[in-house]
This record gives sequence, C-alpha cells and structure tokens, in this order.
Amino acid sequence: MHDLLAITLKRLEGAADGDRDALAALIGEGRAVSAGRVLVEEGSRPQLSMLLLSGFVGRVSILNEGGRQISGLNVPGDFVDLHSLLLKKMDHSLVALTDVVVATISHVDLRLICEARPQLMRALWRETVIDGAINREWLLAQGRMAAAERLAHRFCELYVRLEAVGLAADYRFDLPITQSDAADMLGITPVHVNRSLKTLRKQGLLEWRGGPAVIHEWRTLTQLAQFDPIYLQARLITPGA
Amino acid sequence: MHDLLAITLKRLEGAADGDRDALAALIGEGRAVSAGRVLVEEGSRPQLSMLLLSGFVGRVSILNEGGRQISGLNVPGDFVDLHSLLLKKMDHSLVALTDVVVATISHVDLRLICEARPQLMRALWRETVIDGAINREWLLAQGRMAAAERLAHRFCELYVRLEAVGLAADYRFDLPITQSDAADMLGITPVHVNRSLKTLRKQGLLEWRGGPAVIHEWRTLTQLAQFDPIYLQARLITPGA
DNA sequence: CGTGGAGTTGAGTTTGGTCAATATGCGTGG
DNA sequence: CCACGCATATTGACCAAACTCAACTCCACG
Repeated sequence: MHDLLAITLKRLEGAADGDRDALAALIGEGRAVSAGRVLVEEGSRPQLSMLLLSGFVGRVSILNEGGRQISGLNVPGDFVDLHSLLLKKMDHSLVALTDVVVATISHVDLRLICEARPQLMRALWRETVIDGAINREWLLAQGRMAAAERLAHRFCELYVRLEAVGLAADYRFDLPITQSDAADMLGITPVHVNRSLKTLRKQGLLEWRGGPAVIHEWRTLTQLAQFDPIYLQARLITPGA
Repeated sequence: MHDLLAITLKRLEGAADGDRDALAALIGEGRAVSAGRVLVEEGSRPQLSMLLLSGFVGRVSILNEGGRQISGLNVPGDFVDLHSLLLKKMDHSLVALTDVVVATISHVDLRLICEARPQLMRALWRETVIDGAINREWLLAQGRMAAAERLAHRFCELYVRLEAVGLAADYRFDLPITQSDAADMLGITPVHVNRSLKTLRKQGLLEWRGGPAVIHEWRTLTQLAQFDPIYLQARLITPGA
C-alpha cells in the first residue's frame, strides 16, 4: 500500500521532496469501502479529497431519463476528487466500482499546504489537468470510434495506467467490474459490450470475463484502437523499483 | 474588448484585486486570427497561453482514419490553453472556428506570477477544473443522449456561457460556425446535424442557420436537453454592469 | 455569370438498441 | 451439502437511430 503512496508522490512533477513529505503527512489512514458504495454524492459539498489506494472508482453522472454515464475512472494512485477543492458542489457522484481503499486529505489542510508550497500546488493542478486530457481522449473515442474499438482503447489505456502503478505486467491486469459498468463507461448498452467483447475475443486480441484481463495482441489492439499513449505520458513515470 | 478582460478577471474567484491587476499587466495586445487557422498545433510545445477576446476556438483531436472531434469549445473571456502551462506537449490542436482575437501571456510570466501569488494560481487552477466539468457534461451528452437532444444541450450551454460574458441576451446570440463544425462537436455527421436542426426547428424550439441563433422556447429546450446549468455555475458571475 | 463551399433532402445500409429467453455462478439458508 | 434466488452474462430476433452516398439547392465571391 505504501509503495503506491510513494508512486503517487513521485509523479508530482516539479514538487520538492520537502513538498512530498509535507503532503504525505496530511494523508490519513486508508479506509475500506465495499463495491457499489457511493463515496461522494452528487450535490454534496465535500470537505476533503481522496487518494485511491486500491480498487476502481467511477465518476458517475446520471440523466433523469434512463442514462448513467461513467465520465471518468480512477485507478490506484490517483487523486480521486482533487477538483472538489475548487468546485464547492459536486456535479457528479463518485462510486466504488469494486471494493476500494481510500485515504483522505482535508481541504483545510490542502488549502494551507498549497498556499505555503506553490510548487506542490502546481503539481496538484497538473494532476487535474492530466485528468482533463484523459477526458478529452474519452470524448474523442465516444464521438468517433465504433464500440469495439472504443472498448479496445479503454483496455489499452487501463493497461498503461495500471502498469505505471505496478498493478499490471505481461499484458495482464485485474479488472473486477461488471459489463454493465463497462457499458456506462463506453456509452453503450451492456448487451453491446458483451457482443463487442465477443468480437475482440474471437479476433484473439484479449480475454476478460469480469475479473483478470489478458491482452493477447498488444500491437494489433493498439492499432485497432488507434491508441497513442501521449495523452497519458504525464502519468507514465514507471513505478520505482 | 476591455469589458471582456474585466469579466474574465472578475470571475477568478478568490484572487485579490492586486492579483488581478498583476495578471492583467501580463496580458499582451489582442491579435486577430482568421477563421480556419490553427492557433496551436498538436504536438507543439507552446511557450505561452491565450485569452480569447472574440470569436470561437475549438479544441480539435484527429483520428488517423476519418475522425475529427472537437473536444471543447472556448468562448470569449475563456483562457484557451492554460493547461499547456502544465502539460508540455499539446495532445490536440486549437483551431479558430471563426475569426478570433486572442491575447497572449507567456508561460514564463505565468509561472512567476503563480509562484508569487498562490491565490491567483488557485483561481487559474479553478478555471481549468471548470473546463473539466464542461468536458464531463459533453461526455455525458455524447454517451447517453440522442443527437437532437445533444444539439439542444449544446445550444443551452452556449447561451448560458455567452450570456455570462455579455454576448447573449433575449435568447439570442451569434454562432457563425458551420454545421460541419457542429457535427465534430457532437460526434455525429454533418448530414445528421442538419436533420436534427430541422427537427428542433419544426418543433419551434430554435432557429439557427450558421449565424444568429434564436432560442424560441427556452423552457422546453432545457427540458428536452435535460440541461441543468450547475456544472457551469462557476462561470455564471453575471457581467459587471 | 460561374464556381466552390455549405446546406438540404432522399434512399438504402449499418451500427447499436430493445426485448426477451436462457445460462452461469455465487452466496444464503435449510 | 444442496436448493433456491439473485445478479450477471450470453444469445437471438427484431427495431430504430444514425451513417453513407448522392443529387440538388443556395449563396457568396471573384
């Protein structure tokens, strides 16, 4: 668990070591939350931000009539809702898609440390900007790619992000979410996720049945998905040791 | 033009007046760029950020095969590429969708002023976080709304954003972009934009033919689009005087 | 005038959605 | 240990939204 904290801190680019230590000192103990639980409710006004230590958290937006969209996914090592420091009211919910462990940092502390340490603030700002880059990529995929390619793209992205925090290797990683959740991430129906998966499976590109995922043909998969990790590079500092 | 600068500065929440003046001092003269021009090229490493004073700028991502997606739209008063201060390499292009006027601020200056004035940095950070909120809303629309509703939603958003900077009133505003650009914003084809527009027009909801836009039935339109401006509220400080 | 870009419309196709039945797998209580 | 029940996954048949292709119109501009 503490490896992860180290990785998270390490990729705060431009921060001094003193900054990192000071931030680390503000981070609370990890708290376990079980799958399906809402971590932060839409409309609420959080007084703290969270660092994800294990599991997957989804950024969930709801439409009155029949729509649920996961507009972002956090993997271990991510700050989950740094932006709530700046935007009082949550315009979406944060949901534990799997069992998760989160550590918290109070906004009061964050505000103080940011004021005292501009380089750290800048690094945290940068984290939220990278989230934005990922978001843009999702939007591009959502707007201009077919369902199967979008799915392939998401697998590529997840692999790269998880590898960067030591949670994926040899084209394998664990993704214990439902096809329904995947559907909400991709903007398609669960039924169609299933069919798209079948297509990719038949092409021998990957294997995933709600738990361990294996990418068989990385090269082909990235080509199909037109996946270019530049938009992630900011998070690509390889895990220390 | 300088009204606009004043509005932009005013909505930098939490900044002191001294901060605003100091920032204003760094902003260069407006430069006119004509429609269609690329302001910042994908892959480049900008040394400055831009403030949009007039016209519309699109954040354009390209897919190798047949895909162009506008993943964000800036209206006058927006900082166009603040995030390039933090992410060296552009992962998308910035394109003038109409004739525009932009003022620039050098990254060197920005970095210095941010270090000296944490509250200003925080306010600028907040601006990029609001961009993220808009992005999430687009993703929600892209993923879970039908084309016509998505189009309606975009009109609602634009009206609210433009009204906030004094460029829309009485449910009217000017939007001199092509249907093709609208298509790339919505993730649909130009032909389908045309048909969706026809639908909305027939329902008497709005009028737009590539120039002035008029929303006839705001209430109905917002309902159709399930438009709730909370995600924009951070930018809703009404124009001074 | 006439040329090219943008908008409009129709006809036919494709992708993904809907509805519904069946399968699978797991945790609980008997 | 088994049976039941629920949630998730899988598949088929049919439907609807959006795409493709192509023709035609409408301007603005030279």
